[in-house]
Amino acid sequence: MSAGPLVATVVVIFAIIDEALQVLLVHRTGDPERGKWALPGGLWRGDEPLDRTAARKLTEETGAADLYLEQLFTTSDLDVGQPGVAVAYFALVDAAAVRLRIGDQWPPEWHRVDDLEPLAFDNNSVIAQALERARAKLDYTNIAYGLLPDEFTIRDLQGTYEAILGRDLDRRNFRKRMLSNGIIESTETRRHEGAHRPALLYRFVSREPVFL
Amino acid sequence: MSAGPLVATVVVIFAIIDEALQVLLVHRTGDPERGKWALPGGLWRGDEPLDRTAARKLTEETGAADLYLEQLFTTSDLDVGQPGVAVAYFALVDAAAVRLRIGDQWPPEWHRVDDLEPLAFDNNSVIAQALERARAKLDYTNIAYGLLPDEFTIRDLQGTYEAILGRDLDRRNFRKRMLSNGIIESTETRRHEGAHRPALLYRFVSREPVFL
DNA sequence: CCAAAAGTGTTAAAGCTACACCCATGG
DNA sequence: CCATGGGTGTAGCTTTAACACTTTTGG
Repeated sequence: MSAGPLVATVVVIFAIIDEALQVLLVHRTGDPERGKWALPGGLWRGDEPLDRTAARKLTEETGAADLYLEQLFTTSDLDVGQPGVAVAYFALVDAAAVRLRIGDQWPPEWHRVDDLEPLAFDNNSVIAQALERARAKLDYTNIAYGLLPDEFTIRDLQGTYEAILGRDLDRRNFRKRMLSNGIIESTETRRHEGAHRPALLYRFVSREPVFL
Repeated sequence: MSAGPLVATVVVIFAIIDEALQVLLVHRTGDPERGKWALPGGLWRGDEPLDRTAARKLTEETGAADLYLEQLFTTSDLDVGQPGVAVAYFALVDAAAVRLRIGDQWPPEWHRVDDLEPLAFDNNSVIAQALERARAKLDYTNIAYGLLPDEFTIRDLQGTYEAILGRDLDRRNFRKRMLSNGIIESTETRRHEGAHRPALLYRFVSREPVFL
């Protein structure tokens, strides 16, 4: 037992699944709020940088590394009966690259962001803020790279934008914007997928965060 | 002595003085980096919300309350030899309303942001990030209200924008934008100030943060 | 009447939105 | 040949940037 304040990290992990934006939740195994769905997180032990604790948590839950991870904010409203701060992060991962922990008593699960039950603590509001940040950043950064595999069609990319923004976009305008703002480039290959014209595949010019 | 991690707050306090953006610095009174200029801050004791600790620090240093205060980010790079996190904030205050602590051995001082010596820890980078955030928010919020008194001329407002952005703006376009975006409104009074046409005074429609 | 800052409009360029038709493929 | 999604261009509108002269005042 320590006399000092707690420092915890909490991670909002987003992925696109079934064409919808989903967030990864775990069951709380301890009190308070035991048994409720909650964001994954854990105590910071002080033996590594805070960002690495968050990145480690992300990898533990999803098996995926090297994706998009950004700090959101820090709050001292922990509701755990002792002083402490929680540092919230949000991450964007490619669902296809994720391997969830299985076999656990309480495996993590994906939940649609647009239809969330009340979660432990103020986790609903943390997710809302993560979503707001992600929406804003779509407009002026390339962060969507976190949600997509190396190669994708422009339609895949548009679906990703639509899932996050929660509204439909015009196909022609979307394509023009993406091709002119320089965040993606064409591979010269096509993907054949059904009884129709095959789509050109693209990749992100950079898989590091870039501002437009 | 506590065995747990430290939690500290650090505040970047900006004001416009001599038509330049300046930041409030204090002398470090303890090791490490004793005697160097540094951002004001202090330990969080866990008996109040984190934001209130930052707000209190702001008031202690400037005598001013109810201005603009926003959380920036949290880092664990403290360089103090024991584990801990620092939560950085930035604040915008009206220099005319500030009464600095005096009589202290090491009174706080305003320093021009565009000409800073190397400060303690990574404080230069914290200030740079605060400035970047403030610049971005000028474009789509009314946060400039924090830097100005209740009544001001459009020219005062433009000077504030220019000091933060670090570049000159076109007077006619600036005026048009400010009058059309709805963040300020005319008082019907004028300020007479020298051998020239008196300027109309304006006020902010809201002195709470508003997004455009 | 002069110096100094306040106040005011227009034009061109760029960017954004809305919108409809042809293309390539598999079955 | 047909159903399906991929791919393309244009016209109107809004927004932004550039730019110069007249007004009001104090001295």
